[in-house]
Amino acid sequence: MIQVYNTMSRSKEVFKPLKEGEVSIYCCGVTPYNAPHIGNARPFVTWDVIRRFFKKLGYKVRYIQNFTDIDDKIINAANAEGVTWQEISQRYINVYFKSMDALNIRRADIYPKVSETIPDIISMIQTLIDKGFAYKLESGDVFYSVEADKSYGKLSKRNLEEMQAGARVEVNDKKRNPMDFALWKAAKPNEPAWDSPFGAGRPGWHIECSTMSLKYLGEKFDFHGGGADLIFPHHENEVAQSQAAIGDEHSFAQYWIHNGFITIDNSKMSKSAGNFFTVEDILKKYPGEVVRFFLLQTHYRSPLDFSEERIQEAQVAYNRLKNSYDNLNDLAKKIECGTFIHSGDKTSMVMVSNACGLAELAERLMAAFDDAMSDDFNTALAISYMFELSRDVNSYYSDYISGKIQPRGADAFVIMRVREIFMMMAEVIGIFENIVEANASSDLVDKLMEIIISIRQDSRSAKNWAVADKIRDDLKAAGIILEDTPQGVKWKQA
RNA sequence: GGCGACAUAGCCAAGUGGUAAGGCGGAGGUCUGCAAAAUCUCUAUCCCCAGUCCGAUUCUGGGUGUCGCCUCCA
Repeated sequence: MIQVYNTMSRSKEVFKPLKEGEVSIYCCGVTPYNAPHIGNARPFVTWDVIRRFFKKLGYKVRYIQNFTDIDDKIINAANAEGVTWQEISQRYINVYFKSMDALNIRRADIYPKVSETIPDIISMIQTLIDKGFAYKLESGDVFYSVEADKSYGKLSKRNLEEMQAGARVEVNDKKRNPMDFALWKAAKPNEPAWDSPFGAGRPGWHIECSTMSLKYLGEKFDFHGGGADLIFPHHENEVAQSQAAIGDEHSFAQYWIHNGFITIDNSKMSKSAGNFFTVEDILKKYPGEVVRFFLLQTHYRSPLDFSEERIQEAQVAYNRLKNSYDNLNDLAKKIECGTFIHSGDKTSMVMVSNACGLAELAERLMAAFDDAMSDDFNTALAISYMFELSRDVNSYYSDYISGKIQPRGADAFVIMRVREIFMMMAEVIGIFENIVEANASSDLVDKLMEIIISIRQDSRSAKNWAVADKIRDDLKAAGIILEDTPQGVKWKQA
């Protein structure tokens, strides 16, 4: 049973897919007018994990994420640079993909763009006009009428009177109600525009997501989400216009999932406030997987304060898990080499029982991991189980390396299973996927390292510590870490 | 002004009506030529007040504090 916190009901609900064994998701993407910051990345990492988890459970997942590639900010950026809006949007879509790929975010099934969905948008606006939910002004602008919609405000839990008390609304005395929002913006001189029955212009901000989600997922789909700041007005307006157009208050998204903000010094990171770090910049100092891991150590709905210190902590914690990953791989490799085949004696009988304990623990933690993920995608709890498994894996490895354990053939089977479980957890969290590439070393490097280590070993044998330590220190400066273990010298990249 | 969220150890962060996961940091031990890595042990009574209950950190009310939305925003 999977429970999810639904913003619509403000409570956890049991998830029932519309179609057995299938999940449909629409996540609001970005407006590509500049580089995404770490706060922008949070919903995408969140949804990526949710998708991975559903996939692990055997669901067929359909995931749509849009690009709002025509918008005021894009036009402004284009004008400022003297280039076309297409050039701006394409440039930042590229940056978006580069950043998100580095965070191990799997690609969506479809990335619809507003500019490629104009006819559908026009058709939806026409429907809203026909049904009396929208009206056109002489200027050519088309607005959605919030007063025509009795249920307006149900997602953000506000009513029109309360919001008007705030009085921070754009002044436009032509609108019937100050809260009415634009579906179609009449073209201004030198702006990109499309022809429509309402005149030349372009879509307003919210209509595009309604149109694209309905187009690619149908009138009902399971999940819709994004950052909490989208609840109002963006998602509120989406539900309003979508259900009005369809004429069914149960249509559109069934579960609304919103992630909390990333903050800096406890205040919201935002482009307009200028207090942000782009993913690009963070990636210059930290591996994408560490950044991702940092985000997932906190539950998606909780606020998360970003700082250099926090990321460094995440790096250290990540390395611990990474070590277990390496240890398991090392053990698995040795199993293949047949090192584990021993005949039984008193000592190894005890060891076999130790390994069985490890296997039992792993199975238990795998179940706990799934339970944590099933409870509103609690990655923080799920990751804690990885650490518990990690501790016992390292403990076993340590005993093996020091010779305390003389494993028998049966242990090989156990280790394979433990490794499999650890990898399944890692796959849901989305870590240890870029490792192979990052640490791939050529035969040449391996040979060189062998020679260097051999020279250092000679120095050590001769108790020439000065030379031995210099080699180790110099390698460390070059980003290579040497570890002297009872089983020989191990090296790895920092 | 309206609406909402949160308040857990030095720091970060889960969670439960029956005396609190995990991570970072710190202290001590094992291993090591030294280191690194690893491992073991230790490191909280959950903002304040009142109430419900056999029992509350977990429920209710009040207070204080922090943050967010109401304007573009993930």
